[in-house]
Amino acid sequence: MMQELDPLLHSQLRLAVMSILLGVEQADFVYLKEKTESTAGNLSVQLEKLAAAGYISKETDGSGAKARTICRMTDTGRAAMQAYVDALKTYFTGLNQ
Amino acid sequence: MMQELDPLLHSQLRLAVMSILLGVEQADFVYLKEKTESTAGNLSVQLEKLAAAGYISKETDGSGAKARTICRMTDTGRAAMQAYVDALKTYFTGLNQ
DNA sequence: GGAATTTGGTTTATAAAATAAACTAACTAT
DNA sequence: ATAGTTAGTTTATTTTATAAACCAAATTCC
Repeated sequence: MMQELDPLLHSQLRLAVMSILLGVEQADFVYLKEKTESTAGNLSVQLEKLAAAGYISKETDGSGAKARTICRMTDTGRAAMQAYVDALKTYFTGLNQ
Repeated sequence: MMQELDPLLHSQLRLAVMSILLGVEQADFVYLKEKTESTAGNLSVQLEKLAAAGYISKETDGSGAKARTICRMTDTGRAAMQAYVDALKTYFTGLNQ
């Protein structure tokens, strides 16, 4: 049977965020926004979903123009990414991988 | 920069259909429906999108209860899948692949 | 032979997701 | 003090996915 692909990760923007957080210790909102070329609104919503699922942690210091939101991948998130990759691989047998 | 993931392929059901068609010469509607555990309505819509993009060919013989819709992957579709995999891989550096 | 069922779909309506637009709160320079 | 900028959030709109309803032809069962 076809393997289920974690719907939380199977989204262009959320996957991009998770991908970035795989490679760095932490990343702030502005950095993620630039790297993913997303709008602030969309990013805000998707980060909140990832945080709600426990895939990332998200801490905000300050408010207004001084606000800084810092995101980190959690162990849960890393495991979910690994599971997602493993599931994906089953979709591409017979293709150059 | 993050690579764009072909939105037509970045859908659970359409990707599953394409994945199945990678492995077989052809597949009919009922087979795809069973393998993907999708509803007929959803499958009908998504097959139409893949066909409209030229990623699969879709030919229907007969009508009513005797209708048989047969799908095949096109060269365009295969190339799109390859590009999709290549783009995806860039998302997972630092993970067991 | 003619209702009731089944089969293989398509169309239309609804729910969920992504995106954009509008807004808030605080700072900065004029 | 007011105009503009920055870092976000909230709300509204658009797009996408899914489910429900439907249709046409074949089949089953009296």
